[in-house]
Amino acid sequence: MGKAVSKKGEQPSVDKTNFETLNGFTGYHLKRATNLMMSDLNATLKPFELRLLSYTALVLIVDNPSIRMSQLAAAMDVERPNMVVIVDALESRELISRQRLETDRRAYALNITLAGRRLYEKATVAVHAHEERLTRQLDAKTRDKVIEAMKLILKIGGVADT
Amino acid sequence: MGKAVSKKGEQPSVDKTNFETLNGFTGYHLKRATNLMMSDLNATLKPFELRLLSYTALVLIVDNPSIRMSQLAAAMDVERPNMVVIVDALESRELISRQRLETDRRAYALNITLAGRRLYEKATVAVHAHEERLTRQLDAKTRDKVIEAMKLILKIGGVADT
DNA sequence: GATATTAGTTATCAATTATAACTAAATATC
DNA sequence: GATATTTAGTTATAATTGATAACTAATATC
Repeated sequence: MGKAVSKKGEQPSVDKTNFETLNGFTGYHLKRATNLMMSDLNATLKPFELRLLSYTALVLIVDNPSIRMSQLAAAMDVERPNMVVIVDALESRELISRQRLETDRRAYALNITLAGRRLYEKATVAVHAHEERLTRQLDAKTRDKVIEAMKLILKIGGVADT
Repeated sequence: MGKAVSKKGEQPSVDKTNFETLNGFTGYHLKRATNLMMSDLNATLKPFELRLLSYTALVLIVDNPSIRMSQLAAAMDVERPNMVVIVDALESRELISRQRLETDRRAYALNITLAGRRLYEKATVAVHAHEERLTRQLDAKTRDKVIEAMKLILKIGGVADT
């Protein structure tokens, strides 16, 4: 009970802010931790001149050789026009290649280049270090429980599993 | 091992996208679940004409009577100029009041109005329902574990507890 | 073979967040 | 106690991010 209130019972809270209601929300904690992790991730990727989205695109292209742009956009939940910008930037750095599909000449097959793979590998080492650094305090079982909880939330929200 | 690849060993992945690398990252799962929760939260708040930030401001003003704008901005991790816009909107709807502090005539004390409190209460019922809906599958112990894990991540990242 | 749909693109717009510069009041310095 | 510095709030604006509309070319549908 009783947060420390001043004599009159209702005075300016110039000192410590009371977060009790927000602290009761799971979403509040999730958002704060996620913000921190995303900010740290972007800092981690900066030396490679990658951002969250460009790195994610690289990863998906490595894991899915010859993926199409539209499939990539869907996988990343990014609008197609915005995907173009990301892919353009990666291609102009010669980290990925675009080749017309012979089976569907509207579409491009995206593939990682040698330089792209090298950058991907270096960046991924850094990302694993970033993950390790920020989740070091969680034992493997807890970490797995957290991931399972996130998957449950997604399932309830009707978002397909990946 | 071996993801299902087609005969030639390296063909378009037009079918199911392979997320195996991303699935190995805790941050990936956190971000996806958080995105879902924030999107659902905004939908939840829409009928009250509130957004994440304006609702959060209401909550903090209720929990911290006579809080100052700058303290609120710091608590919400929002730049002061952007805080002005949020506070202006709440004040113009007469959900909160601004009164000059007699002890520091540069600053305003923000307080909830009667109408503001009524809206806060209705919105908070809806937010609790939203939280319950999305975290229903998590038993209380798991939910608490998740929150503790988020707090640990924040602590490692050097973010102060709330 | 006309019609509709899909992949990718371009241009543009809306929303969100950040920065710079200012006023007025308070505090610190000498 | 005058001067300089800092702080609270504001205004205007810029940078970033994400979304929409309209288009071309190729494919799929009827």
